[in-house]
Amino acid sequence: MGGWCTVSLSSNRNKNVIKQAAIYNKTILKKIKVNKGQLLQQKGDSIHKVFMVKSGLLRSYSIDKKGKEHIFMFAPEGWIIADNSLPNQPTQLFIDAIEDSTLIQAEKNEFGEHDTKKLLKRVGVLQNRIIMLMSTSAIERYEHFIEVYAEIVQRVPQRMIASYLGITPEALSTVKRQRKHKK
Amino acid sequence: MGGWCTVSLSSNRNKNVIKQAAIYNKTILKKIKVNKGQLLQQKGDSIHKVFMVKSGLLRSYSIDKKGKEHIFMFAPEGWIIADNSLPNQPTQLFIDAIEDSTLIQAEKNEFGEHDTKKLLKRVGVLQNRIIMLMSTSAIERYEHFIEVYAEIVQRVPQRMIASYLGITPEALSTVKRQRKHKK
DNA sequence: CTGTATTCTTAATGTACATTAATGCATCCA
DNA sequence: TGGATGCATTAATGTACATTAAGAATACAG
Repeated sequence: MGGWCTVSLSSNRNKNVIKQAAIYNKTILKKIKVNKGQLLQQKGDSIHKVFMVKSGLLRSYSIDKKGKEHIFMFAPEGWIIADNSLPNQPTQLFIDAIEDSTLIQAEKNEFGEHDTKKLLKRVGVLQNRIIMLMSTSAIERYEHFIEVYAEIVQRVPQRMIASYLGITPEALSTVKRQRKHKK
Repeated sequence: MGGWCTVSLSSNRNKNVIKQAAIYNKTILKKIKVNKGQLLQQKGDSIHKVFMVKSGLLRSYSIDKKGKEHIFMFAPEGWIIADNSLPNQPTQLFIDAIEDSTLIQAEKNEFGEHDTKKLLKRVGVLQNRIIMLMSTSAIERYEHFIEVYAEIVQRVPQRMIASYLGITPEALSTVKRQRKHKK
């Protein structure tokens, strides 16, 4: 089964604060603290990092050829976030911190032995997202989002919610106004 | 490691032709033949079936509240197709055969021990799909599709390609016309 | 083969959402 | 403290794609 083996390290090139490093089943894990706005991974990085959020809030997003951001997912406490591009491809996503956060970072997706269960859940979430994007309107996606991710709604700026929903902040404003008038 | 144990069965309620059944790592596998157009799974089914395509072509799709189909994925030879909704939810997808096909059916996602690798690939494919849906135009999605799924393009009607891309057949026609004129 | 149904295409019109632009608000920090 | 900066909202206009409708091509059953 393997176990934990703490190791002390002094620095890394990302200027993150390393509190502790450990080896667990051949995977190097680092506990790091990041500030709001700090970038953790860039599109094109060859190393596929994986972050487990202990506290705070991260997001992953792509940037299209017009320079526009599209949020792929949010990761609050307890979530794992990573760019799961296909192995032969370079990473496509950026990952950064929306709030000051503490994380555990690995270099591969090997957080213990719950992989399969967690991966299945992730596949389910992504399937849902695709179905929503293809078959529902902006207003329906918004209602679904505030219902399922109520906690996150309070913590991120409107423009990021819009970006996650696949619409502009302006369109989100009108969606919200319509909802208010309906009630 | 486990092994194969063939068992003969006589019928099932879906009128599929069962050629062989086997027990592999506690999962019951059935080899079945289906005809073009045959439905294999309906939205709302409580049993989450998994199909491994030996020959032919399957698709999974959702139907929105207006009755419109949205193709979630195609599965040609060698692919595994299933509704991976979250465990607590009922299935959301329909699965049917686009061509006469032979399949191996399981009742859970346990095709041997390569789960993790295959799941990661699936997560990668879905991630890609979401990024495409959010940040590219219909024409770009079409170009990507015919490049990556060249083999499938030849085998499915246009309206299904449109459905996969998230547009109408009419819009796909104009996309194709624009491409022709550009060259 | 022949009629019927289904699919594909083209064109006219409609609509959801994007873009642009202007205004009010909050945050920041020199 | 006050000006700069970024964010949310509103309104006017633009555009990608949907809808509707009709005709042409293809598949399909009797």
